[in-house]
Amino acid sequence: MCAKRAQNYDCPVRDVLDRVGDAWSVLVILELSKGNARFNALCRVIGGISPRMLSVTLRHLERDGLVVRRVMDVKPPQVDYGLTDLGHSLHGAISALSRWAEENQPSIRDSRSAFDERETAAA
Amino acid sequence: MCAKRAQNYDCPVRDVLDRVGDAWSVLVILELSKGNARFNALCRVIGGISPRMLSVTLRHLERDGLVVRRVMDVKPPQVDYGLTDLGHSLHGAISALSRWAEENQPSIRDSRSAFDERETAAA
DNA sequence: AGTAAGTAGTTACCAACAGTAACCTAGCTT
DNA sequence: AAGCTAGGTTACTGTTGGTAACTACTTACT
Repeated sequence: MCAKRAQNYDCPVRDVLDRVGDAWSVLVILELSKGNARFNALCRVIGGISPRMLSVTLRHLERDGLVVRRVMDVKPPQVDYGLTDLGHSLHGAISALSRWAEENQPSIRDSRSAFDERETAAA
Repeated sequence: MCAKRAQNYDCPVRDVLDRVGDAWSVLVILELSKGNARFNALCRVIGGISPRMLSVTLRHLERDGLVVRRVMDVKPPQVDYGLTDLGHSLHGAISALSRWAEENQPSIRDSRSAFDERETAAA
């Protein structure tokens, strides 16, 4: 989050958008909504995320109270991540948006290619 | 949008999140949902946005078919921006998320300060 | 006539952060 | 003792989000 945004408003929507706007956060939430998982399991199932980004993303989500991190007291210590109630309720809101996205993706795609053609034609 | 995201998936959610995740886009959509407006009017009413950012944001939204740009044929040429039907329907989805944000902001705030205290205590 | 202010942006530039690659400690396995 | 897994951290880089300053044209004021 840039300094400007931080100082400007205490708009609640921004707080949420800062999380939701991050694609990794969304993918992690979607993945965890299916059930708890461990670090490397998430790393494998979410294509293309690096350990660092997963680490950073999880810590953000944990800070916002959307995800809980539980260190299991087993011999090679395992770490289990899961959604909180808040996380689950956000998942509901996200999936509504995600439905909108799926329904309207064709329109957006069409607009984009039409727009890009006009641009390249003009140039 | 980074190269990685672009190449990774054609996930429809990402298309939408790239727009929705941008706070300026959301503010512009919220503003235009109240009615059409012109460039400098938007610039004034949206606190802290620079002409460049407004220009960039509007062009993105136009490209995605969420906003229409109409050049009025009057003496000092004016440009009028407004939401398309698609834009209005996205506004619906956004305001659902925005309601969630408002309802749950206290929880998020609490989590954050609790988390930050734990961190600073640990350090 | 000159100048200030409004129209709708564009250009040049910079700093921050998203992201990658490489490394680390520890325990179990072969 | 080499090599696997676990769960990360550190050091570095490149893109991009963002600001400040400028353009070009009109109208209004004095």
